[in-house]
Amino acid sequence: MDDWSDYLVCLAVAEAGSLTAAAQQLGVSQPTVTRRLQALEQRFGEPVFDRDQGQSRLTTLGQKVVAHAKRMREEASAIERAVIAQDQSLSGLVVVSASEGLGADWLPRALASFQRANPQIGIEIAIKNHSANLADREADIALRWNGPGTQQSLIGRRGATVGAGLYAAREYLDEYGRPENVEDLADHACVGWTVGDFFGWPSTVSGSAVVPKNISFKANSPASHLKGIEAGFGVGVTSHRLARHCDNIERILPEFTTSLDLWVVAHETVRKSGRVRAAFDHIIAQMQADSAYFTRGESSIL
Amino acid sequence: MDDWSDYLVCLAVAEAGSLTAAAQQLGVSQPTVTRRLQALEQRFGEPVFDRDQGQSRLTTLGQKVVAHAKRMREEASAIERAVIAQDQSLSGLVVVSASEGLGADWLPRALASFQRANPQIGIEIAIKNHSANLADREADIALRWNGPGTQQSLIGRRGATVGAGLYAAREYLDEYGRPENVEDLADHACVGWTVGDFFGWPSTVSGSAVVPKNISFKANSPASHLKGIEAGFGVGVTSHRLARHCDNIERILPEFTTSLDLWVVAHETVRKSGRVRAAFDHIIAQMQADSAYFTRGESSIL
DNA sequence: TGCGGTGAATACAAAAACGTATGGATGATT
DNA sequence: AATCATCCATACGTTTTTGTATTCACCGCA
Repeated sequence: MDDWSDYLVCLAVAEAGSLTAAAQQLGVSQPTVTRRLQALEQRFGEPVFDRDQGQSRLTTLGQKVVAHAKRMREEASAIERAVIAQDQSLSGLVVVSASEGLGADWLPRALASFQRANPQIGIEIAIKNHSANLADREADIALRWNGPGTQQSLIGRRGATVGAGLYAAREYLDEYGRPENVEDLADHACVGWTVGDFFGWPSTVSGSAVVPKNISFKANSPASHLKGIEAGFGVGVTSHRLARHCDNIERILPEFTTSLDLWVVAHETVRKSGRVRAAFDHIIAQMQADSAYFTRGESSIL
Repeated sequence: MDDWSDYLVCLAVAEAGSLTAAAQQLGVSQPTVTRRLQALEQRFGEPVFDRDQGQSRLTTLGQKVVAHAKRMREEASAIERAVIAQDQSLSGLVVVSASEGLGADWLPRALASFQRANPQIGIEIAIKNHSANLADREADIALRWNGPGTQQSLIGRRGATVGAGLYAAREYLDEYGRPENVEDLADHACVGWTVGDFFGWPSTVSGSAVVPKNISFKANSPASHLKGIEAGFGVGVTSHRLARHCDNIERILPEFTTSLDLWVVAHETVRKSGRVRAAFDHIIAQMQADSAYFTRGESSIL
């Protein structure tokens, strides 16, 4: 009768990449995963994983199993969400997902006051580089740089507008000169992104086209991107709130400003829950209260 | 880690109507079902079933759980089908679903020869009054009075055309007279159907409208419908193959004939399996070989 | 009102599953 | 080339889960 659970094990192994990793992800021991998989393969009479060479790769059959198991998990998560929505009490756990920067910086402080006001509600901050999958209940609430988007049954509210500008390290500017106007930018090295749609290098500033000479450094996270600017790789676009913490970088061409909207997103069913709704509303309120921090990087509130 | 299995238990209880019935349907003991449900409700912190009055009714939350669990089962069934499709060996079990009449009469004989030719393949005949849900793998192959229909991913072939005509009990005809022509039919009592779209009372015969005086008897299955005709309730439309077995009924107005197509349906994935495909093809072939039996009721082959 | 039947919860023994510890095999690293 | 690390399979003692048997509660029926 543990058929369905075996599918869950199978899915975990496929996603974790190894039986050992899947075991600790599931909260069971590695031999248990081994046995459950053996049971599954014995029931099927067909192997699900090829473990010829140490590493486990899915067989053709295994791929189908995993595909269906993923949908099973979505339904299972929907059940959990329904249970949470049912729960109107202001107690329990709320999982908030955010990217590195916000998760480590603003979010803990913002939620601390919430936790003091609602001691019965536990807070868990899940740092995810990718967007947390709210459908699979990786989190109850997610902070995102875009709205609910195409995904159905998600609700989102724009919480803050994060302002950004052009920055460069002081040493870099001392060596290569401070751009006086927009045209000068074309001669400078650019610090860019490998992935994601964070603050981008401006294509035009005040109507003039900007073509950076070269991209000297690329990062895949706001933190390392900022480190690249600090290290003097060149000029980059970063938020005022991050730049504020760096003493050795300097804003240039202050007439250039850009911004990105910060969204708070949750599943519509989960938001029916008393505690999730309370946390959601608190985050929104806190963001609005800290709007000066987000838009201009003013750290008076810290 | 048995979370998913608990949902299966919950679904079984909802569908079976009682913990005891669910237990034997799942192949476990009744206390196990009790405990699994308790575990589920403890995990939720909310009741799933109201068991105030002996009978178990779903709570609002329980209804949601069951709805999602049903979709989980569809995915789980899809996994099982994928495994069966993978299995190209001519051994294992094939479940064939049919309505009462065919399931008890023609089908066993038709599959007997198949079983002799393929001793490694076990045959199970599932008599279902409703159309077996092939998506949930209630059966591998189903005999139906209509094609695959709207359901996606089902494949069907028309196997036989079942002929039918107007019949009535000899005693009834002796008492109320044998209709000589179509117009006489309007004065006779009619044996009809409560549900389903089996052979219907003709609206027109040879161009003349037929309005039966009254419907004296309604049945919800071919067998009881025939019993109604045999009992002398009036004139009814039944298949020649069923009428052939009744000595005390008599065909009237032989110029009226109608027919219904008998389909053999299977899931496209399941049909990839060697044994299911073999059984499928055998049933089609046997139907075609027995076409005289289906269309005119000739029992030479019995 | 008493009685029989059905369905759900408890008690204890048996069985199954699990975890810790260990061994063997493969690939990476020094 | 040797060592180390990682990962999977096996062995054994323990925990957990399950099944059998029983009891309890409830509804229908006489």
